[in-house]
Amino acid sequence: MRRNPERRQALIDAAIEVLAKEGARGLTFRAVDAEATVPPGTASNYFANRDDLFTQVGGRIYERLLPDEATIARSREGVQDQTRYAELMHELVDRVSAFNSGYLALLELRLESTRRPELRAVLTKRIREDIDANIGHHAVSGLPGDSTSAVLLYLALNWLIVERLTLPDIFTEQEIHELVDAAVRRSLNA
Amino acid sequence: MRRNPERRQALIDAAIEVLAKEGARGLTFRAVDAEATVPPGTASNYFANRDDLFTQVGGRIYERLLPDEATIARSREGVQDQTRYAELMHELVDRVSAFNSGYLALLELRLESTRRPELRAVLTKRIREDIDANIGHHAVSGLPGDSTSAVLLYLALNWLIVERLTLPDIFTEQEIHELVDAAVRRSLNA
DNA sequence: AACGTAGTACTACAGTCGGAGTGGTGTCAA
DNA sequence: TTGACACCACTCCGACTGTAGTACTACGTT
Repeated sequence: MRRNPERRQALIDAAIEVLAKEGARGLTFRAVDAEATVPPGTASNYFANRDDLFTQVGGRIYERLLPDEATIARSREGVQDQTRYAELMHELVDRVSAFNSGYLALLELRLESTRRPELRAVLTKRIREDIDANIGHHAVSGLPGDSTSAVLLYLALNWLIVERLTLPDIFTEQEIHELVDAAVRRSLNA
Repeated sequence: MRRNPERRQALIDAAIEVLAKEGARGLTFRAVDAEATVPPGTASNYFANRDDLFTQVGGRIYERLLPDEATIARSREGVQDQTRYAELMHELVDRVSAFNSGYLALLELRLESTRRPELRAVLTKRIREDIDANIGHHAVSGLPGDSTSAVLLYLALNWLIVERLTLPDIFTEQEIHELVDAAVRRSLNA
């Protein structure tokens, strides 16, 4: 098991691209090697087996989908009212949609996790943490709404992103924009 | 190209199971043969190639996820108020969750459609029709809310089902029940 | 400065697996 | 008798895993 951390990260990032492009079943050592443009056989040295590869990707991908420090800091600025909330949600949807392959890869991992208990455990932990963090962040932010509104938004926006990324002709960009607004507005009404 | 319609349907239904169990890349002629317990080579006679197989499954799967006549008829009975609406949505979530493999297969197809334009066209058409039918049905039903609430519900409930089917430990059954209620209640508040 | 060593990169290969496609034969009904 | 379909067998092909072996590089030692 090789230990060069940069190389390992590069391989995992390559694996994310492969997942998005080829699907879960297409995530093979060879495909990762090719995507990362390293000699064939390299991935074999960094991951014990395919299961291990899936698990490591599952651990890493979530980090890349989360906002960075700067974005979080920026989100705390200004009046924290409903308009601001909508603004933040637009940013969120755009940020996640922009890392297209990351989100698609995460979907592939979700589906694959129905077949791989270890992966399921990793994803469950990460996502549960993320939801709780969202709720916690929301609680201290001064934004309107309760924890239920945060979860409902999480639900609606996730599927909106799925729709946008997998079947882009279902909703127009305009409709997506309006749906985000409506989702914020209505989820706040207890 | 063989033309026995029962056999073709049986093969497509088998393909749906394969999709759910093995993922999109696992959907091979041989796997379909095995799942349908027909002799190997049979699927080759019914589908020109894999692309054709995907497209035919994409056309059929949606029929199987839609409610049958009896369910639709029943949905029109009684007072069409908010309580009734919530009841219908619980039924919907349970019905779709119950056809577990169908929903997972549809997700696999969505992801696969990012790689297969023909499949994407079929799915886009079907799903657009379904959303419009939902809105139309909602409009004439006398249920409270506008078309936006119907779409928001569609979004939230879809992801709720994804969550339940792919990572069942994220939300408890109790939480899911409450989230459906909350989604109905809040989506109605314009 | 020369040498040795450890860790990593690269290459090659052997073995295995699974699937596509097709053609031939059997069977049944019109 | 003929046509359509079911069943079966076989060949060709491509891809992947896992590993063993070699080359390289950096660093520490003397």
